[in-house]
Parts: sequence; C-alpha cells; structure tokens
Amino acid sequence: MSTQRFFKTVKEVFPSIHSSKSNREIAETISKALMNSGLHLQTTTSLLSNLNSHITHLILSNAHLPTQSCLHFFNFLQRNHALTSYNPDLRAYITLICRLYKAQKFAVAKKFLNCIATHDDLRCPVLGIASLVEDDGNEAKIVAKLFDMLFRVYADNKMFEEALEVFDYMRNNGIEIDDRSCMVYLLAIKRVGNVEACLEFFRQMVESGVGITVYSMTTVIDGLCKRGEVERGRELMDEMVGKGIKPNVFTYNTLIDAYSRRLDSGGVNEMLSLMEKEGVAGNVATYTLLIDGLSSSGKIKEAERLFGEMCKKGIEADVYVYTSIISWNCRSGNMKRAFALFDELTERGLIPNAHTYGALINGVCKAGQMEAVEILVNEMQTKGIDLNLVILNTVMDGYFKRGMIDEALRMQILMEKKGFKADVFSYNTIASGLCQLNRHEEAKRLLFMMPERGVAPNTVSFTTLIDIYCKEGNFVEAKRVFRGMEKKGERPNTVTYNALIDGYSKKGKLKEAHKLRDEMEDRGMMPDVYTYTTLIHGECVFGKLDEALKLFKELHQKKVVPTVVTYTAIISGLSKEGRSDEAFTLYDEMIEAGLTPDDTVYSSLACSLHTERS
DNA sequence: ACGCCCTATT
Repeated sequence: MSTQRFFKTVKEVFPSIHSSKSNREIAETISKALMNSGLHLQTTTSLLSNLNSHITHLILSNAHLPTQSCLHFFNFLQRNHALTSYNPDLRAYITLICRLYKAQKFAVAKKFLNCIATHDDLRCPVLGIASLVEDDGNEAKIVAKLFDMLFRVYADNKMFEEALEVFDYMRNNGIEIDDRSCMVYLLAIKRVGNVEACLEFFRQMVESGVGITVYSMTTVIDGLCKRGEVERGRELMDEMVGKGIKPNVFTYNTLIDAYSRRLDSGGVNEMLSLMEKEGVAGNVATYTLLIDGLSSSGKIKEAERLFGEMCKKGIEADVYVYTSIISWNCRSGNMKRAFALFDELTERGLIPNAHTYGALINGVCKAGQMEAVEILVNEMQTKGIDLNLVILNTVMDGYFKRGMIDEALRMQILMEKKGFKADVFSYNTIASGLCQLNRHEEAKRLLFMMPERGVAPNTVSFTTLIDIYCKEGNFVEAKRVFRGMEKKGERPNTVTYNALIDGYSKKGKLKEAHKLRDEMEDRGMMPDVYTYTTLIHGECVFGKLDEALKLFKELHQKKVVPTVVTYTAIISGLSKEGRSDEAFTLYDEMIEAGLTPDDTVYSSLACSLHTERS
C-alpha cells in the first residue's frame, strides 16, 4: 500500500483525529489502524506529530494487537524517523523485545537486543534495562531468557564489561545462567587474546554455580596453553578434576600440544599415561600431535610407526594427519614417500586441501624441481583449490633458491593480481632471496620499507638484516639492529645469534663470537649445530685447531649432531696444519655417521698429506 | 572445540 493510499484509508476510517486527543486515544487509533489495514503502515501527519514514548509503549504493549503488527509498526518507525518527531527509545525496544520472546521469535528479538547493545543513543546500564523489564511485568522465564540473550549479545560484540554487568545482575537476582551462554563469553574473550579475563570469568562461573562443562574448562586451558602457560593450564585441569570434571580427549590434546611445543616429552608422556589410566582413548588429532612431535625432533621413522599403529587401531586417518606426515616426509627430502602417501589419501576417498598441496609443493620446491611445482600448482587449481598466500610465498622462495629471479618476481605479480597483500613471510622471502643473489642493497631497502608498508618486521626480518651487515663486516650496524629489535618487541633467537657469531668468526673476532655464545646461553638459548660449525670453522681458519677440537668434543657431549659442513670445517682445518692422521680419523667417523662428503673434503685430505706438521 | 601448508643462519 502506498503512502497516499494509506493516508486516505486512515482519513476515511478515522475522520475525527485531532492533535487534542489523549495519548490513550491516539494509541487506540493507531492500534486499530494497524489491525485493520493488514499493515504496511504509512501514516498521517497528524498521527505522527503526536507520537511519543508513552503512546508507542501503549501500542506495543497492547495485548489485542498481534506481535507481528507491533513488529511492523516498530520497523516503520525505525525506517521513517525522518517523518516522525519520535525515534523508538529504549523502553520501546524493551517492550517489543519482551513481546517477541513471549511469541518465541528469538532471532528477531536478538536482532533488537543487538541494537540496544550497539546504538549509542540506546545504551544504558543494566539496571536501567532491568527496571524497564520489570515495569513491563514479564514473567520470570521471559526475564531470564532476555538477560541471557543480552549477555550473549554483549559478548558477541566484544562488550565484555557490559556482559559482566549483566552476568553480575543475573547472579545477584537469582537468574539462572546457561553454561552455553558462558561459553559464548569465554570464546569471545579468548578470541581477542585476553586469557587472564577468560580465566577470571571461568572462576566466576565456578563460584556462581554455573554447571561447568568439560568444554568450557578445555577452552580456558587451551587459552592458557596457547599463551605458553602450560603449567597453569595443567593446574586448572587438576583443580577441576578435584571438583569432579573429567577431562576428555580435547583437554588432553590441548595439553599434549602445549607440552610438545616446548619439547617437554615428560609432560607429553604424563598426559598419555593419564589418558590410559582414565580410559580416554586418543583420537586422530592426538596421533597428529604425537606424529608432529616425533617428526620435529627428527624421528620420522617413529612417526611413521605411530601412523601405522593408528591405522591398525582402526582410527580413521583424515586429511590432517595425512598432510602432517606428508609434510614431514617432504621436509626430510623423502618425496617418494610423500607422493605415495598423497596417492593413498586420494585412494581412501579423502580430499586433499590447500595445506596438503602446500606441503607437497614445499617439498618439490626444496628439491629444486620447479617444473613439477608448476604442475602441482595447476593441478590443485584444476581441482578447485585456490592458491593462497602461503603457497605463493613457498613457490617464490623456490624460484629464488634456484636463482630464477624473473619467475620469483612473476609470483609477486601473481600475488598482487590475486589480491593478496604481501605479508611478513613474503618480505622475508624476497629479502633473503635478494641476499642470496648478492643484491644486498635491494634486500636492505626492502626490509627498511616494511614498517611504512604496514608489515611489522619480525625476528626473521631482523636476523636477515643483521646477517647482511655481518657479511659486509659492518658490526656497528649489525649490533645496532640487534639491540634495537628487542625494543620493537622482537626477541633474537638462536639463528639471530648464529648470524652474528658467524660474522665475528669470519672476521677473526673469535673473542666477540664466544662472548655472544655465552650471552645466548645465559638467555636460555642452546647453541645448535650452526653455532658449533661456525665457531669451529672460525677457530680452524685462524689456526686455533685445539680450540676447534675442544668445541667438536663439546658438541658431541651436548648431543648436537654434526653435519657434513661441520666435518668439512674441522677436517680441512686439521689438513691445513698437516695433522692428517686426525683428519682421516674424523673422515672415517663422518662416513660412519652416514654423511656424504663433498669434494672439498677430499682436496683437503689430499693437501694434508703433503703439508708439514707444524 | 584439539591436530595439517610458507620465511632467516654454517
């Protein structure tokens, strides 16, 4: 019905409307109009000009008026507030919302609650809302439902303080709170990263007698664990066990994940025996976590065994566990096995996803098979899986590593074309790619550009920059970046220290190098095979063979596994000094360890035979 | 609800 037509209708039916009518009469008139005209309420100027909060309330709470008519009336007011002198106020909202609840129109009711929560001019402390709700004389069940929903709405809108006010109000007034509503709050506050508040709220849930589920407990434990506070997560679990909540497989998985991340196999094993004791069976995610843990410490064979065990136990492998084990085989260079697993996955009717292709593409990139990479990239797109930023970064890195700069740049262009914004990985990949091509200036320029392009440099970015300065022999700048990165909230890691130590070692500044090694240990970072290799190489080059041998011995004691580069450094050091017996002993040891020597080892050894022992 | 893909150092 058009505005004009309705105007006419109202005039015909109610010819005697005047502004002098009482509120009650006007409300009655409008209500009748709403009922008679089957709605599409447009209205007359005279009616509109008289509209106020009281009249609106009378209409909305008119029991003779169907809820649907109230809703239409309200929507009309919202849509046309340019025509009326009155905007629905909080009271109107509350009255309508209560009616909607009574009529079980929950979704619409929630929509209007959302308006109350988010519109600035409707915002009101919970006590204000409460008194309006009371005024309407609603039954307790409706009131409880309304506050429960209001609590959820505040949580959804990340209005945590307001949500807590509602929570407290409900608590103080004996209104029962649904655990599922509390979950909404827990998940929302966890999502914004406020783990302390998450825990704090959980405590309040426990205190106020909300029925705690293992789900809410696990959510909080996961929040703590993801922030690296596995001990507190563990304590919370133990505490709740004392209150009769039984952890389930999700709880255990969360803790296993956290313990694995900090390489705490003791913690992992403790969880596994607890599961065993409590009769909680591991699921495919448990196995995925264990497989990742083993693989990341190089025990890929054991990981494969575990994978077999899982299948034997009848636990269905899914695309996650396949992707994980494919990825680890790729990373250890076993592409044959990776592709076999990929076939197995599809034969089982599982659908590979972007992660699965990402793992494979990474493996093929690392193997330098860029033609095969292109095939995989095309294949996945044929299957309707879109390229993502991770894969583009991976492929770009692959091209850089093979020195195919044009192809690498093509990836960059493709990235833009696909609407991806270069992320910190992209920048780091390009910077290190340029470094490897000896284009240091461009790499530095790119790294300096990051902040103004809105990408915060991370530890890897700073490490790359430090490495460049070290290679240039510019220790002043290297140190400046090194000390400065912490002020920007990025902690140096073992690789950062290694880059610096390598810089100093190569320039013969062994004293500085050792000082840095001590510093990293003091800060809880253990020297790795790179640290040792770098120092050994430095000592050898500058004739301190016995220092190098001492380091080599220490490396074994610390259970660090030397690589072919480590052996090459020390063997060539010994050879240069004519200590060929020792050199050959180490050569045998290297072969024994299953390492494949490269040509430089042989020429060193040959050289040792005709060098005078000094 | 938990678990899968990318970057830096010898």
